Amino acid sequence: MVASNPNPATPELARPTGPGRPKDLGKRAAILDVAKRLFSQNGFDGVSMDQIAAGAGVSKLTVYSHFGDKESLFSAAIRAKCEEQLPSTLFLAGLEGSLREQLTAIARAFFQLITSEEAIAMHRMMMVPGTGDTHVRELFWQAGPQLVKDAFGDFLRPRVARDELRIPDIARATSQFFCLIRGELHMQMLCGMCCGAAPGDVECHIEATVDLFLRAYGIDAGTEA
Amino acid sequence: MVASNPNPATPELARPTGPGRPKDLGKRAAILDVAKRLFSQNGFDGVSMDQIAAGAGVSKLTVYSHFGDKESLFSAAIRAKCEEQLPSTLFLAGLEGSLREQLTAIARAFFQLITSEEAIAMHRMMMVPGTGDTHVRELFWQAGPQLVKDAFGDFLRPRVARDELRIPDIARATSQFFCLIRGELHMQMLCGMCCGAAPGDVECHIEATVDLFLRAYGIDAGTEA
DNA sequence: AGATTAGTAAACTCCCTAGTATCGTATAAA
DNA sequence: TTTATACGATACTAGGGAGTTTACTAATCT
Repeated sequence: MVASNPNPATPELARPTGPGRPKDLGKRAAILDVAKRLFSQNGFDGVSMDQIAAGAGVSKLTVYSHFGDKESLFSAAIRAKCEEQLPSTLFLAGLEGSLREQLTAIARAFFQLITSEEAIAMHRMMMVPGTGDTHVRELFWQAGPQLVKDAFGDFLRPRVARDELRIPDIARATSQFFCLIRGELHMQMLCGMCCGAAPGDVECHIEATVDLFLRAYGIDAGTEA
Repeated sequence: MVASNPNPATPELARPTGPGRPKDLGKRAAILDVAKRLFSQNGFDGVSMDQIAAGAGVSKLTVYSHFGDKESLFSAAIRAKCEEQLPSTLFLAGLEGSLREQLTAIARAFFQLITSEEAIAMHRMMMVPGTGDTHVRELFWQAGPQLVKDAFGDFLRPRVARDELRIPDIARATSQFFCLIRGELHMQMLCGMCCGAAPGDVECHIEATVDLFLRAYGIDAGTEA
């Protein structure tokens, strides 16, 4: 048997210290790194275990010894990507200026995030028909969209309480805001028809989004300074 | 040689009438039908030519004789799916009631369309990283989203002229409207995390979308009857 | 030192898939 | 009827990928 480890995804926890040579965590990290990159670029079916082993400068058996099989490696790669994304507090950083300016800053940051090469690749992987189990997809959703939505809800709530916004259903408004920011471009990029947009167009799109949002939910119907 | 036909995608045009037994167009249709279904369900890599041949009740050689290779068959299947979708005039049918009612009807029809199993499968296929060329994707976009957007623009234009709506940029408003209708649920379905929603939730979502749209672009700020 | 495990390199098994080749038969036009 | 093509069935080639095995080396604990 190759899989001598009953829990290949977390070997460092399964056998903290025993006899024999310990596993090289550096190799494990290298494998995971290559897997993340290759799976992102070419999808599950587009990458072979030999490629991953070669890319990590490691023998194929080592790959199988650290991660049990291809599916597990794929899951681990997704998991790792989810964790590394969203470095920390996303758009709670620069809270300055008017409400409109704050929303614009949030929109800009979010747009930047979702149109990055990595995020697009991530989304695409999630949509491959038969690959992976539902658990991985839910994990992605929790670590990605859901997290952002929760944070934006926390941003909106006090503004509503302070009567700066008139929002009957914050969850729905949050959803609408992010759907608007995504816009067509995101879908086009997912479909591989568009590498990006001119910065001017992006800024225009963001402005229009904030404008629509404030027109609908703002107190003074979007005519404030 | 198998590919005796220089243009396998349109054999009926390449050799309108010649000596010998003519190709059975019924078989061709059967192959295309199965290809459409299987490719939609399992993606490009998830279907083998043998499966398609067996599913169509046809020998594999016949598949290769009608469509040159797998990529060509895939393209033809996408093409056919694009053409069969959007039966005709989509939401120019029931133009009754107030503007709000009309928009609601349009939103409902569009939501129904994009959340159908077929449409989801279609979108998913477009997003597989390495499959197909850019041309197929553009074809899909033209036959799908672009067509709908153009139609909605034609719907909005006279209303703006008649001062029923105040829309500075019709193209942008169209884009926003459809992005809103899509909403989160569409993305979740694409990611395979959701088979559908309760009819009540859908109706609620549609209503909220129209509400937001009219609040932002309506003359009387969405308070009309 | 000796036991135990990790690692390399290479060959190997097993299976699937794209595409071809062959042979016999069916169907049409000329 | 002759000729050219389509179709079925089947075997085949060539290639690739997931795992496995073997034989050997390297590192670590007892």
